[in-house]
Amino acid sequence: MMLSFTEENHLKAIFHLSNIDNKDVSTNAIAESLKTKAPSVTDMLQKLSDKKLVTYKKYQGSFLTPIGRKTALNIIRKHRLWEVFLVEKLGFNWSEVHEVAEQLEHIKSKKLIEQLDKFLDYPTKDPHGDPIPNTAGFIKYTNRALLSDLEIGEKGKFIGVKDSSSAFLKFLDKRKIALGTNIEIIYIEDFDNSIHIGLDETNLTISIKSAQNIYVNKI
Amino acid sequence: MMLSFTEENHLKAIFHLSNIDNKDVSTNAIAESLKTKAPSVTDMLQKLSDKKLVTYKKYQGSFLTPIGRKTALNIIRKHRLWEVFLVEKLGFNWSEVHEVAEQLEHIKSKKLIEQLDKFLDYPTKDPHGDPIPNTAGFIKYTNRALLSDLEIGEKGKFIGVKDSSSAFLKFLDKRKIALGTNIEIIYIEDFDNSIHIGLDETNLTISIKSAQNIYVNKI
DNA sequence: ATTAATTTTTAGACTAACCTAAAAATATTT
DNA sequence: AAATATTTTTAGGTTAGTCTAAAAATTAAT
Repeated sequence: MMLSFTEENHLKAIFHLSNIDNKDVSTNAIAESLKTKAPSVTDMLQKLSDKKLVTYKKYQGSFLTPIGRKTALNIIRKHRLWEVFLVEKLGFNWSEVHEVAEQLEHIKSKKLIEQLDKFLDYPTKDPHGDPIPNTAGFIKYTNRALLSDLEIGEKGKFIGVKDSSSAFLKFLDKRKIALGTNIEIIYIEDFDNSIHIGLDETNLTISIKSAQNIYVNKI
Repeated sequence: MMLSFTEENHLKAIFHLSNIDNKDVSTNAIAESLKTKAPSVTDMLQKLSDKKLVTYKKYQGSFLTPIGRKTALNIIRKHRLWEVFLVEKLGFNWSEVHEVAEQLEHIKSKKLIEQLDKFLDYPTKDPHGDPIPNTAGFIKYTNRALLSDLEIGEKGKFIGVKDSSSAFLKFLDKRKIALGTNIEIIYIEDFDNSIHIGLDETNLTISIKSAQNIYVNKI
């Protein structure tokens, strides 16, 4: 089935939003995520529902069907493979890739993605640590925890971000927190929950909000 | 200036058509080239004219302005760089790249193209032998001749095709006529102008039409 | 359990990119 | 040079994707 850019973007948004709590996604949430307005989303949901890509009951939100989910994962697969390409082959910084990958993910060519995957040597994660779905639309989440959920004294290895906005990624760059960095919780401030962390070489303090957007593997 | 896919495709079509004889391009010619209808083209010409990308007088055809020409060459630059990428890095055959490059050429990112160019080591020709314009929109045509213009006994090195349709490229593949192949005119048939040619290892006969679509450098 | 607030949908309009059919201009032929 | 043929434009309609304003449904609050 040939989908438009807009249709693909809606599927992707529904995937990401429903992935948070596995519940039906509200029209407004989709509109906000796509920087569009609710009536536009309502129209699109009706259309995607006709195409059997989402389940949709008026006023009750929407959810991806198995086919819709597979389609969304295929777009995400393309997005993440392109991100790997941009960083590993073209020397982009991880904070710059998203915008370009948003365009590249819509290119239609099966062979292109197969060959790109091979050229990149079948990567399993994108530059932000997010898993790359396979061709069948299967996605393997590693056993991960938010840094904010660790206790004092616990250690974790930084494996990915929840918020991959350019602003947050630059924030991490500035503090030399890169994928693979080991992070130890030294102390948590009672006052504002800010967290003193120890990195491989330095110590510093980050806000609770930052810690809630850093995924780690406990060590 | 942010142009739509359609606007970009019109500029490209006008460039290619006007390049043949350097004259104003007819509305019908553009429509045919883009597989669209004349009224659609008329609308677009008015629009591109408003944007100062083409000169357009009703019933008199259209021509690129200097800015329009530079814009077109930039799209062609992107198209050809992507073709090089597809063939050299992803193992595509030269007959398969056009369709995908038609999509990739519209991706908007200055850095992407700069880095791609670097990654490919600043190629000067695409897989069909066509020159790749530089960033400034300058295109350098090598001194080339059509195989059909050579005399009996003359030799040329195959450096590009005029018709880069998949059908013609596959035709050449089948006969092992690849870029760089040396071709000698052995004999021209009076009857139908078909041409006996000598390749590096074999001899064969091709039609005048084929010869009119093969560019060579005389040796 | 009503009322109030919020969310979502409907209704109707706009733009870009297409189309067909008819009119107008240009080009060709006799 | 008139008549005919061709090309191009105009006029008006369609679809996808967007929007605002108003109506309807749901959710929250008193």
